[in-house]
Amino acid sequence: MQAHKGRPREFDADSALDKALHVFWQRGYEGASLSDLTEAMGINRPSLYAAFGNKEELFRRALDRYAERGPGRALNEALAEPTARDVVARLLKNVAISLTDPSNPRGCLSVQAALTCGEASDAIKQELCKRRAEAEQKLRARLERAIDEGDLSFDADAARLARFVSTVTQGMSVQAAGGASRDDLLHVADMAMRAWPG
Amino acid sequence: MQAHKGRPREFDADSALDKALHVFWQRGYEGASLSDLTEAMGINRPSLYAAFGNKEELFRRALDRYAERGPGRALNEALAEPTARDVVARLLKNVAISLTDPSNPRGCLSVQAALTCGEASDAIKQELCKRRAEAEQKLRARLERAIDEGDLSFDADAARLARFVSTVTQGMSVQAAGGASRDDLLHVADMAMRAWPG
DNA sequence: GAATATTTGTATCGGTAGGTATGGAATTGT
DNA sequence: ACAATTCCATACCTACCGATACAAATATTC
Repeated sequence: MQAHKGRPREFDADSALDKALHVFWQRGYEGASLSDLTEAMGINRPSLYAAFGNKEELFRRALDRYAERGPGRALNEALAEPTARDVVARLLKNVAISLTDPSNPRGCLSVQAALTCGEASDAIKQELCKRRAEAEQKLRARLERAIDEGDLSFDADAARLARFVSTVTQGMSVQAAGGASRDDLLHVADMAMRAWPG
Repeated sequence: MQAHKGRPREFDADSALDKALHVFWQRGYEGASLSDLTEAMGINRPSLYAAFGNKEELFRRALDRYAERGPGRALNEALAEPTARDVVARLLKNVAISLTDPSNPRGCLSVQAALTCGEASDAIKQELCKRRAEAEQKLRARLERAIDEGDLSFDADAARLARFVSTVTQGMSVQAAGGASRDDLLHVADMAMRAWPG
């Protein structure tokens, strides 16, 4: 039985989620009120709760969606590059571009949404923190692999390199939120690459 | 006439402001509620309003105080170094240290307090954005002076260098908020210096 | 001591936050 | 047609937001 029984919902959950993502991206977790969200999603409050649970679950869904698109995807694309240097150069370039995508809010959701917050949202803050750490960890693992493969100098420190690159991308997010242009960020990416070993 | 008439206030405004700064630093502008603030400051609500105007003015006062201490001071100290390279190395090192000062909340107030926010706090967001830009501008001016003095290569781009350094410090703030240690950040600072020209 | 000025604590303001109860509307299976 | 099920819309809930009215308390000035 494919068709659900009962009255079918009149909105598309995925596109509503995209709208919610956009609001969270722009306003942050606490800064996005339910009124902001429902208005942007074109649905009313009970529909939101029926479809997504509550604000926190909605945000987590939006966060998952974010990871598959835009800046989130930038990392996975970059990890596929053949050499460590290419991985990092591609990552920095991708991030610079996606953080300044004119069709999205500036900056990175996982950096902007809840760097600080009220006590009630501490769980979200932790979640974002964890996701940033996971991204860094992925990069680190890739660099360690590069060392094993002889593609990156044997005495390079993968953890420190990953942290440095991660730091630059997070700084770029703050810059983007402050109005830095795409060119500005691409120059930052170039500059960061000059620190690359070898 | 030195002594005021009327009942004297029973708290020290400066130390109350320090407490408020601490709360804003930890929770951000919107995340810090009046209840959080008054409790930490040890005063009640009307006293706060009488002494500081309102939440926004209190925050601006706290921000001014922040600029004179801790991470804010890190920049001014660094600008006094004799060469461009020393300025930047000192800046990055100072920032790494002050962002991980165990007696303060992690990270930089001007980065954390309102990267995103509800519509009502847009003015604060802009203010913080402006202050970050001013800090970068100060560094840029210092680097331009270094070029004039022949201390920095003639074909170096002061604006891009300043933006890069600024980006790294802002990224370090995000890292600090995420729990990075002082050593971690010092290594990031070292790594960033490898991008330095010459 | 009386008048004046200011701070303090309590109690409250209107507004909005996130979250729901309820009842009618729309579709399913029988 | 009818019961069952699900969705939508209005209206509302409690809690808390930033901000104040008010009167008791404490100081100075006359």
